[in-house]
Amino acid sequence: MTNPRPIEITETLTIRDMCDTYDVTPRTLRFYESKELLSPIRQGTKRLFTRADRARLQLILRGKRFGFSLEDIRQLLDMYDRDGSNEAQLSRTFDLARQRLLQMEAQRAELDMAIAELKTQLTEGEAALAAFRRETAA
Amino acid sequence: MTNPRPIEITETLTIRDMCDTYDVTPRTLRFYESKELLSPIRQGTKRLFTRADRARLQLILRGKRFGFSLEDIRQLLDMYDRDGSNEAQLSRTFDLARQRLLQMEAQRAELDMAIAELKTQLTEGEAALAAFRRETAA
DNA sequence: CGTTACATTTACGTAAACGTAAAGCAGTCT
DNA sequence: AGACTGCTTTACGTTTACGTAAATGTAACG
Repeated sequence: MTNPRPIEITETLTIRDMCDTYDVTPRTLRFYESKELLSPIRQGTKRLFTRADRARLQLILRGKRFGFSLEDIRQLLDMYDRDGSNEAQLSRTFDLARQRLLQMEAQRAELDMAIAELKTQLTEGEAALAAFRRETAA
Repeated sequence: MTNPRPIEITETLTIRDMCDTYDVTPRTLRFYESKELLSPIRQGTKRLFTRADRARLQLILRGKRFGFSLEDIRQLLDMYDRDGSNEAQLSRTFDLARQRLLQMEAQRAELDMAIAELKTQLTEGEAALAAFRRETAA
């Protein structure tokens, strides 16, 4: 019963641990690092992800769910790195979030309309197909 | 009172007419032609869009609203060109449409969750900011 | 004939989010 | 020692749906 990877001793995660934990690929983590969204410790050629990296990754993933671009996310993260508790910064962040919320709601409205239209088309088309079948069946 | 562009005589539309009618750019129409989604008559170097082109473009735009890729749309259009009234083809089309509808509904569910989450974050964050302001104000 | 107004072509650029190939090193198993 | 495994790097490729720039063409107006 050996423990080949003593994760809890180092307090850092390897790239593989990160992938398993957050369900992303190594490629993704390296990509985020290249985009300066993450900055894991480099031990020689390997990466060690700290608690901070994990927090940032969670924010990144959340931002993505909200549809922010990686560039938006990078700017937001940078803002917080420089001045996490500045009221003006916070206000700006909320403005961005509110804008994004409006976009998302607009997108939802469009999607609803498209769904409704597609449903209509389907219903009509299926009725026509059924009629066609009745004609042909005879 | 001259009629500079007797559209109705030719029964075809110029690229500009098409753009105005369907709110697309010339680039888009040429792009669709290059992708074999449209095939306007070529008079020398100019394009003349027939009734059929207009019908196809409407289908293209509708397909796009439904989130079909251009490649999907091209295949659907080709199917109909070859065999527009084949029952099997129609069935397959409806299958695709139903699949797409499921995707769209899933997408809407995700979007709804993201909207809800973002709203929560906003509300919480704004409350925190307000509290911060009350502290600082004193 | 000259200008104006479009039209066309080719070719390169864009954005997002990675994928993939090629090749090298480090540690481990045999 | 040699192989195997897994990690690393760099660099180029992919997809979608066009945008943009530059150079050229052509038709009609006056």
